[in-house]
Amino acid sequence: MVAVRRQVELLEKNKPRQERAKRTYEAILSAASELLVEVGVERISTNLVAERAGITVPALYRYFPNKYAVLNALGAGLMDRQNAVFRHWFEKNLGENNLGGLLDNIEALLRATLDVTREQPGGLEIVQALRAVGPLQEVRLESHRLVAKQFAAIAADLLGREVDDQLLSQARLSIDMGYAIVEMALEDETLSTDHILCEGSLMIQRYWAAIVAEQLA
Amino acid sequence: MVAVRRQVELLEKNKPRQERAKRTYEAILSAASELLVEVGVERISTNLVAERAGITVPALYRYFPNKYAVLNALGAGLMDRQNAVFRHWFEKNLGENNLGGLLDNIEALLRATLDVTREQPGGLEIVQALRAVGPLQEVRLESHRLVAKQFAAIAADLLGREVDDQLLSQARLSIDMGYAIVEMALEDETLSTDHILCEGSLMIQRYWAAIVAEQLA
DNA sequence: TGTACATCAGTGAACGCGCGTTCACTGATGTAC
DNA sequence: TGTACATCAGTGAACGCGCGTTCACTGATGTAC
Repeated sequence: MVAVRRQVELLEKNKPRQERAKRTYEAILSAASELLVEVGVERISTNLVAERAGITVPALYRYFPNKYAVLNALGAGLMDRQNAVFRHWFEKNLGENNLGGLLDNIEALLRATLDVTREQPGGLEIVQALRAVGPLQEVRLESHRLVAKQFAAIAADLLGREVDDQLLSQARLSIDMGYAIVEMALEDETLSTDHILCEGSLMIQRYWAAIVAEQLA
Repeated sequence: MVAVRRQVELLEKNKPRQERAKRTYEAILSAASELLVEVGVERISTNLVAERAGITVPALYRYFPNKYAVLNALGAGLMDRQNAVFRHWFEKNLGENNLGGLLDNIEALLRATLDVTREQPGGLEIVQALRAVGPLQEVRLESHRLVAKQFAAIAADLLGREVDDQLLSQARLSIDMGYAIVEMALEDETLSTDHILCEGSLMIQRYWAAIVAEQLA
């Protein structure tokens, strides 16, 4: 009873080489992100995107085989930027020889992740599309797995132990909860972003405080 | 720059009255949940649903004004069942005069929520559709707000304080993290469900342990 | 510096198809007497 | 218990439209000499 989703080509076709082409390419991505906000994943189409980008449909097909490839490019870009936020945060807050520097600054990480998602037009809608659209799900999962692996490696190092399944689960859970907190803040406009980020980071912090305490005992 | 999504009618039209009609109605929901898994939200259509349900399209239109209403019915049903899991868990684990009974059994709650979501065909896909499809987003948010409110009221009572914004945020965060943990376990098949639920419940538990400790101090 | 030419970029027109939606209709069910 | 009738449930056929996709083509850009 495994879901058999139609295999979909996600890779781009021709890369834009000339200046004009690069502008067209960017116009496509930009139009797609606007339309994701305006009409939603379930209504977006290559026709709509091309029209909004100010080009004809065959021009879009020059670069992308279908709409999933467009969403894939949009999603991969956002995931890359979120991953970069993580890397930057690691480098900035590591330094000392314990996890404290990281754990004390989780709120800053969540804030930076939220900011980078907000900066990208349709950022939240892109993440939601990555979740909901079958052929794109691996994009987000791969990104989370990667970041979790990095975090687990650093945690293992600082705790003086090996990376095992448990530590990996704990790291992955923390990463996913971090993203869930950010998405929650973006999804529900009735919530105070500051409160959610503050309390959310506390939750992750306390979780790791106990893990550290156990390790030292 | 607020997203202006087209207003969509989500309410059902005629309620089924006769036996035959009830079977048709159920067949529509059942077909929709199957197709949600097979083709995804972005491909599902009233034509497809009617065909799968073994009826003609106008028969579907007798009960639902459009596909969003079908998804809405599916989503509302699942949210109701998830809410019921919560209520049942509250009643079962309350009893004593402190939060301990609840906090010690978070894993059971997560497990029950996961089970009820798995039981519903296309359960995960429904939740993801509720997230990604604009006109349906309030369905999920309302459900989370409701459960958070109930939890906050009970927590306030047991902590001997009033329900304020902070407690509401904390409750809501916990509820959303609970669902996020369940979704995470369902989304990534490479993860061990048991580990994720166990560690996830620990995270929420430790978070509340500190809140309780602060209150007592 | 000029120009001929190769490659890159984008267009216009066309296609068949599935979509959402509506209509006047037939058939099934339940009930009043 | 039988039947006439009102209401409920579902059908067949049709519509205009936007979708994805492809084609042979024109126009723009860059570069070799």
